[in-house]
Amino acid sequence: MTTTEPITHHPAPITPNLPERYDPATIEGKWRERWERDDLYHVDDDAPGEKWYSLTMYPYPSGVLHIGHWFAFVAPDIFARLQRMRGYNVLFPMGFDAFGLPAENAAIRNNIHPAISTFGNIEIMHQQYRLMGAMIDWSREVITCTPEYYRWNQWLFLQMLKKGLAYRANGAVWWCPKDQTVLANEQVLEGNICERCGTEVYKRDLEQWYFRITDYAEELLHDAEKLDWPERVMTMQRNWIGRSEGARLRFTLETGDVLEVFTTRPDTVWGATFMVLAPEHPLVEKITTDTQRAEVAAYIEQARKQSEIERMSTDAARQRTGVFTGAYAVNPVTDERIPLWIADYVLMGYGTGAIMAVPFGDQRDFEFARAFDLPIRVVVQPDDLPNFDPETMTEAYTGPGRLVNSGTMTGKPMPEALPEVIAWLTEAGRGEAEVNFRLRDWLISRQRYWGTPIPVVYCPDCGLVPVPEDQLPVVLPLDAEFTPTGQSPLVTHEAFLHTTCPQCGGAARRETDTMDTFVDSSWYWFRYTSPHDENAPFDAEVARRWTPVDLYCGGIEHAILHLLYARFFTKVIRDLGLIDHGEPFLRLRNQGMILAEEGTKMSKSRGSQVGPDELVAAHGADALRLHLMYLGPWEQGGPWNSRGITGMERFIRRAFSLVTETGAGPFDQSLPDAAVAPLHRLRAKTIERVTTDLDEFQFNTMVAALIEYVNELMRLRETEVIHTPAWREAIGTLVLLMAPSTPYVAEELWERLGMPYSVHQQIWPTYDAALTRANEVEVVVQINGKVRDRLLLPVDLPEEDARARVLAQPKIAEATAGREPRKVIYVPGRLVNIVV
RNA sequence: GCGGACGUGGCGGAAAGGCAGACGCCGCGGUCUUAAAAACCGCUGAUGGGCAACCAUCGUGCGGGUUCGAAUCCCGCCGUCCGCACCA
Repeated sequence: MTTTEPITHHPAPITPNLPERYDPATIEGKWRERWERDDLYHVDDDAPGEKWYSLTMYPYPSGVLHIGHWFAFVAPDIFARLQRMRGYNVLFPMGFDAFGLPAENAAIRNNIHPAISTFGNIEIMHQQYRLMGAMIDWSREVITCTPEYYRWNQWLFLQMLKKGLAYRANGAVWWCPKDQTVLANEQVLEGNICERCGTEVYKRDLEQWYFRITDYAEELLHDAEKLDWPERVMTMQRNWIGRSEGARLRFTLETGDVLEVFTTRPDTVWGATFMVLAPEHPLVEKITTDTQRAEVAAYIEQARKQSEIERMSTDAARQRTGVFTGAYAVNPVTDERIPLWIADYVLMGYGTGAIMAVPFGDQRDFEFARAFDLPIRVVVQPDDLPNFDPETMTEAYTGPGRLVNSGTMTGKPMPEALPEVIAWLTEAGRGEAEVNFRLRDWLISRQRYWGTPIPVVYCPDCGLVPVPEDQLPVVLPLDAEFTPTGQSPLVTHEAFLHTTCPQCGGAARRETDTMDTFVDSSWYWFRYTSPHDENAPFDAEVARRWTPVDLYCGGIEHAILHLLYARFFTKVIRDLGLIDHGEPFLRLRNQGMILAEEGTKMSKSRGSQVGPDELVAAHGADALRLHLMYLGPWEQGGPWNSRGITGMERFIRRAFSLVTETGAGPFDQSLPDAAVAPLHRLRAKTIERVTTDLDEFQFNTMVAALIEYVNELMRLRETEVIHTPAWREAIGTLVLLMAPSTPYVAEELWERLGMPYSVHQQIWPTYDAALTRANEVEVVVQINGKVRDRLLLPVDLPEEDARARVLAQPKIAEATAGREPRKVIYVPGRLVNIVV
């Protein structure tokens, strides 16, 4: 059990004649209280300074914060504090993603109503964020399971319904038998596994609500290029959207039906010797001949089961299976009669669910043709290769070459002449150019309780009727039976279910499905800008000032789902006229994952989860913040280790005694410039290092720079510079540089220096760039690339002089042994390399 | 199978063509103490040599290359992790 009590502060024991010891519990308790009393982190829309919107992915309130939450949050907190000290008006809000399966499943497990457990968890998590010293303005908190928030989910849904962006459709959808609900494509993991509970899911035919995200496919793909996002996230989004250029071609069947296919290689249509339909294709039933019917039915049955049994291995997938339907189509360019097969390697969910099979140019079609002895026709021949022979080919050819056996197009070079071929096919009425996407529309209905009710009503007379906007919110009743049964729990809540039709006033039924939780998180950052607005999801004028988000931090696990949906919503909200931009997050940074000490994933069940509260009690929040940042590169993550934290405690103690023991002065000594120059230079270089490291999100080296600064100051402490004004400046700088990372002790030290409250409202230190360059520098002398000597040389010494100085060194003279250097390489301020 | 990232002391890591191992942890030695803790100081990649300050050689997964000079760039392997995986 973790403690959630605020750390109480005892008066520090005063030991006479001994320097005062650093006592985190006292310091942190004192300042936490003071900051809250003063509302130090209150964000004012109209405060001076350029705006900076730093957003961190809000957590699920399904438990308490573990060390991973701290790791994820401390870095953006440090950065937000830096931006504030740089003079930006910084918005750094926090809230809770409170609807959805994690909270609901936990509630069912513990037999507590999700509303109770959710708000209970939120209360605990509030205390934990306070402990961390996070720079959060809690007056802007957003909790998505409150009617004040989700009524705007409903409002946005109604706007999308009006624009045709929300629609109901029947189709094969993923069903999770454990969670008893449908899932979006994005929530189904490899091996047909439910993203939430790990159960194997399968397809069911159901009528569901969708958002037409595919309308924005092209824009989602292209706008991404302007963003400062990690390359791998961009790649994942690009792959998920899956844009392919090609053509839609029409084949006429002997039954008279027209079968459309999508292909990226319309130039190979002369080589289409058969066609394949997905087993679920709606035409299969109609075209299958009586003699083939039994065999086709058996295959479809087997294919349907396949998603329920263990996923096929790669090898097994290569075993091409399929069945002839008995039907034939006509190849539109050769007029040949070609057979129609069904096979599971053709997916209903991509393209048209049917393909023209060109065994010459597609490896899967090739394997299928070999397996079932179907004809292969050569249609491309490169000039510099021997002629292909269908009898002896071992794999499909996908490279460049000239079209052969291709009617009037024979001789055209590929892929250069592809547009010409498509133009010719279009002219001939065989099809037209098409861009196809892998992206499917977003299925948003869920047959679960803990979510936003979908605001529509079904009237026996008027049909589907949207709930009028002035009747929002449609409130989720708290007294419903929420254990999953496979139909939406709200069906059993009579008072909710039965209503009157907003149009005719007659008896009607409410929609009982709720919305996917990802709807909540698709626009929540807008709500932070005016969280209490009662007339709109957000005040458009205020939102225009704060958004888009300048920096978004969170886990890589949201690379597709949340980030794609959020981008889609932003474009929809733009098209509703509320904002002007179409991309929500200009800069994205992903933290790595903190693993358990053994290097495995932290898990509650194995007890390898590390709780931050005990660590704070033992070492202080400042030390824990530093330690997390010092573990390694933030964007990489790594195993937790509990030992290193003592090093951070030592560092803070050293800084503490350095400041308290030398910060009071007197600073009346004036020394020659040369005596204080090293101190000035040290200060300037440290500011430079800390600032650039923070800008590059290299928190581990930023901490190292702070430690080195203190180590150097400890050395200089023994010299007379400690009584110069420069020392006072250097000590003040130390406290300012520590402020973002160790907010508590920095505030304490700032006060002890007699400086005005608060250190967090000070200006980030600047430095004279000229000072970061020394006049004299130790230059390495190499002979044939090996270091043999080093000597102090002026930074800008001309090559001739450097060469003379170096060659005059006794060690070098000895090493070259009188041999005349063949070549001398001189890098001013760095090294001299003598090649003999 | 395809694509990407990574591989450095006992450990976490630093070094983005120029002194490999910054900084921290661990460990060892010392100061202070009756003692311990804390604190402070010093040492701490390997091998060999020297009483010693030090010197030499090797060393960034393996093999090659480019360069005066490579952890860093290029090519080929090996390994780890991640993403995608019948996308027509």
